[in-house]
Amino acid sequence: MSKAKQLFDLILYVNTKRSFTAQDVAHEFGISVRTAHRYLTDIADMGVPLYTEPGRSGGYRVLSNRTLPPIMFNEEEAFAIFFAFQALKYYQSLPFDIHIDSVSRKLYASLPDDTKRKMDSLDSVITFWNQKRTVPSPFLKEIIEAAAAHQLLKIEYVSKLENTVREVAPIGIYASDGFWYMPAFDQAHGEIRLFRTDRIVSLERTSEVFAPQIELPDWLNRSMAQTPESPVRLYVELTREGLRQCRSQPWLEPYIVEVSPDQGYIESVIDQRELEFVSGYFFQLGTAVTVIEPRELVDGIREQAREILRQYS
Amino acid sequence: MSKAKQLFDLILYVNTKRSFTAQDVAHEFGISVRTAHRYLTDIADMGVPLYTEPGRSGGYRVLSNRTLPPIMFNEEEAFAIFFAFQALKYYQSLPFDIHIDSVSRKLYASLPDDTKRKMDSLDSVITFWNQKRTVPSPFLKEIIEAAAAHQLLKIEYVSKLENTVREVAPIGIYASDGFWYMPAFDQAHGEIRLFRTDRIVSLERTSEVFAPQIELPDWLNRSMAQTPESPVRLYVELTREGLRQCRSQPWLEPYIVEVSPDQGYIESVIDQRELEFVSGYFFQLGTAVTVIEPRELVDGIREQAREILRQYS
DNA sequence: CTTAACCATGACAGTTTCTGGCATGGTTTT
DNA sequence: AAAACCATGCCAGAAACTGTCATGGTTAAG
Repeated sequence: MSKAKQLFDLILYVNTKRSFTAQDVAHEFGISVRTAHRYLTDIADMGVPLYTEPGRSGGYRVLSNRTLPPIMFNEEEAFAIFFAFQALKYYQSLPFDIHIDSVSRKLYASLPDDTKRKMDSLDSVITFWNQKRTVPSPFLKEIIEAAAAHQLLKIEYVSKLENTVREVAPIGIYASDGFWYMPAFDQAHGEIRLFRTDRIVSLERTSEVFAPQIELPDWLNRSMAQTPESPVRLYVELTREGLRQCRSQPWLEPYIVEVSPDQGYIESVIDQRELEFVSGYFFQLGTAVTVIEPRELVDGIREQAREILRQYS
Repeated sequence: MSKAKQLFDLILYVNTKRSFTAQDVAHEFGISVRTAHRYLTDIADMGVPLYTEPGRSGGYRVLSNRTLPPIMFNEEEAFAIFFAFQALKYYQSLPFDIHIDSVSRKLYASLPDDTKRKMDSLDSVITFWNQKRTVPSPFLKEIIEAAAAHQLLKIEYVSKLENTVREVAPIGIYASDGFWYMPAFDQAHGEIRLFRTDRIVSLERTSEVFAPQIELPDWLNRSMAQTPESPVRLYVELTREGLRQCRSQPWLEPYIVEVSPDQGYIESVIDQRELEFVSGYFFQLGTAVTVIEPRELVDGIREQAREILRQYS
């Protein structure tokens, strides 16, 4: 086996142990102790963060951040990584902030000069623009850790009517539209509720643990693909502008039928519970759309308009 | 110099040339031709996509995707890359689709077993959820290339009243909220306009070139940080629900003043041209907010409410 | 305070790998 | 047919690597 390969294997070996001696390595790889020392200083030079403790019960230790063996990327893959990071900048709070800079630096440094120029010039024609969200979410890391360890959380939460204190069992967190959401089992209500992490005022990890009922991906699938409990037919007529607007809404797009460039309609089935949200949406579109069914929606929109007129009378 | 370093340098050298002979390499690195051959087969084994053409005027060629020398990441950096890719999945159209998969595969393969497990378990508690945007943008790559090459584009665009054909000089593209936008100089109107790429029906690259007036980052900065041309004072009273809602709007957040948890107000200055948009926004919030100033906004909201009542009478 | 169990480093000879020539054979262009 | 490439094999000398001592530290246990 080539020496290079042997060293890669050593890197992997070293990462699986927290602490080990040169003897261990010599025995494991069938080499002499002297050579083990030599190999270890080699990989340390390559960047693996080793340090040693002298004395009896001493030995080699690996510092926290484990090092992966070298990987070869190509130019396009490097681009992909850079642009993925651009997209991440959209989020103001991230659980792993720091490291994206170090990756960028390593990657950029290894680029040949003309690729650097190409990168820079591409950078000047494509961006992931971010409207600096000023809503920080300070508890991300704690929530993740609590979810992974199945710990109960005690949170103070800004809800619609007042601030409430709840004990919840977090399932996980997910990001959507620049916000972080935490679905969690609410002990008091006996069901899974969705919380926005930026609306958590304070958070405390308890020592209680819970048996996880469901994992995040399952929960997301279930709650997104759920079939309506009490289905309601939705029928909306669209003007040209209505077509244009509704096409931007991913939840509506599949149900849009274009009759002509200036006319179309939406035909779909929604759940009773979504009425409030849907009503707000079509209300905002004003005369660009005309809701025909359901009746409640029409009434809801009309009522909302009356309320506004009353308020500004 | 160690052989490894020599090979890395050779990788870089090879990438700067499209075509070269073993002689060139031997001369450049001060090694024999025989060794040059050996080195070249070595880096080919390592994954650099070399191929050779026999015969006079033959030589070594490098296939398209240039390979970067090996890079060592650590575990946390690998996490950062994975999560950045998660975030990218939010966009349905990407100019560099394919390569994120290959990066993920390479990275995942090099992870030690227990880190793989850690990754998988983290994956089950954190996600970047994406409401599958079904609005594809097929022209991204062409727009980027045209912008980089300063080419004029002829596009057919779905605008408010009708489909129009325009000649535009693209400045670049940027992503925001899951959509791709293209600011471009519109020849007919003599000014820079903003287009949504998914509303481009057809696109044709012309051979005409233009002198770029401004680069994308500058344009973004300018158009985002611009001072109002005709400033208007905005004053809005907020209920508890109003506070909650407006906090989610990055453009409003800085101007929110919380009097008590159940009461607050917004005091800001906006531009005359933004009135239509702002009006739509506060309209939608209904009774959770009360616009006090400017007068036009109040009138606008009231008028919109009346129109709705008329429409649904 | 001695011993055991570690690391660190140097010297040296034997072994392995690498290197540079040289030679042969194949392909394509001129 | 000659020139200019690559591909591969062989071989001797050079360079690098390896294992075996040997020496000198450090720390913990007895």
